[in-house]
Amino acid sequence: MEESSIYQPSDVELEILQVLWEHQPATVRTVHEKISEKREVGYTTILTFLQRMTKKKMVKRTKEGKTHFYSAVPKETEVQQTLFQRLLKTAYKGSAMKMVMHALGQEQVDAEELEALQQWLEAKKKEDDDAA
Amino acid sequence: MEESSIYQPSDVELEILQVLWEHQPATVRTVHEKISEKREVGYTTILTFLQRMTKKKMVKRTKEGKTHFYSAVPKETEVQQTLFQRLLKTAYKGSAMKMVMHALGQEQVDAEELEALQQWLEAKKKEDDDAA
DNA sequence: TTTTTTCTACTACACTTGTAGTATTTTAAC
DNA sequence: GTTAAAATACTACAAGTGTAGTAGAAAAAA
Repeated sequence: MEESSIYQPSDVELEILQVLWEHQPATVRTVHEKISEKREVGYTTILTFLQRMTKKKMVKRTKEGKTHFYSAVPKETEVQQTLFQRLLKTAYKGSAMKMVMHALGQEQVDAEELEALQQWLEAKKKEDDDAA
Repeated sequence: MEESSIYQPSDVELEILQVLWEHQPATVRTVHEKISEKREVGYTTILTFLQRMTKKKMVKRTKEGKTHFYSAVPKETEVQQTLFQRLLKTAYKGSAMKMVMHALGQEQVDAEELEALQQWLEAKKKEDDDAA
């Protein structure tokens, strides 16, 4: 809204970006195939999206010889950041901790991961202390 | 999509729900005033949304005497859960830890909060151990 | 080089979102 | 009770999203 390059991909757009991030320059076909593994969708649907996204400068198209290749313009972390911030601000009124608690409350987080997190926290604490 | 009551409010819808969660049964006027504190928006815009949301069963309308009151149908945690899951799945490919790391990487998280989190983790670990 | 297959471009369309005006209907003020 | 103010219903509309068909261009197969 305010600045210039803030990427707020929609669901399908994100799906596509995800494929691109993993298979950097990809053809429509590749993207379509990848997405088809998860759900049914028409080839032209993906094509249309890639075209729209190109217009929006969300992906870049390059013609290597005969074939057209597409690649994501924003980096994955960039988009994560944007979407994350958005959720944080809207659903958790800006409290990262609330969100963390929520995340840790998930079933999927196992002991090992918790352990890793503790380690990480220790490290961060030291780091912060040193910086201060 | 699949089941029935899965609330995926849009931006403005969420804005409205947020107000409702804080001022349970509220009139259009109240909601409008609250939102107007943050940004400019027409009264009828809010009215329209509340009407649409009523149709979608996202809010419930009750006529108390002369005035119409609206209240949120889903609970705040429910919606947070939905949106959280969504982001988790799409942007972080399901890894809650990745997301936590991201959250903790934010500037807004201060030492005190980190401390609290460590405490919380300790507690959770014990709790999990006992359960096992 | 025809024919067949594959791509790309163009077009379409219904639904949602965000915004709000206008016309009524209610309610409150005189 | 008539008038002014407020609330609600109804209508509109542009932009964005998700989906895809079709026609025409390009490349591969025969």
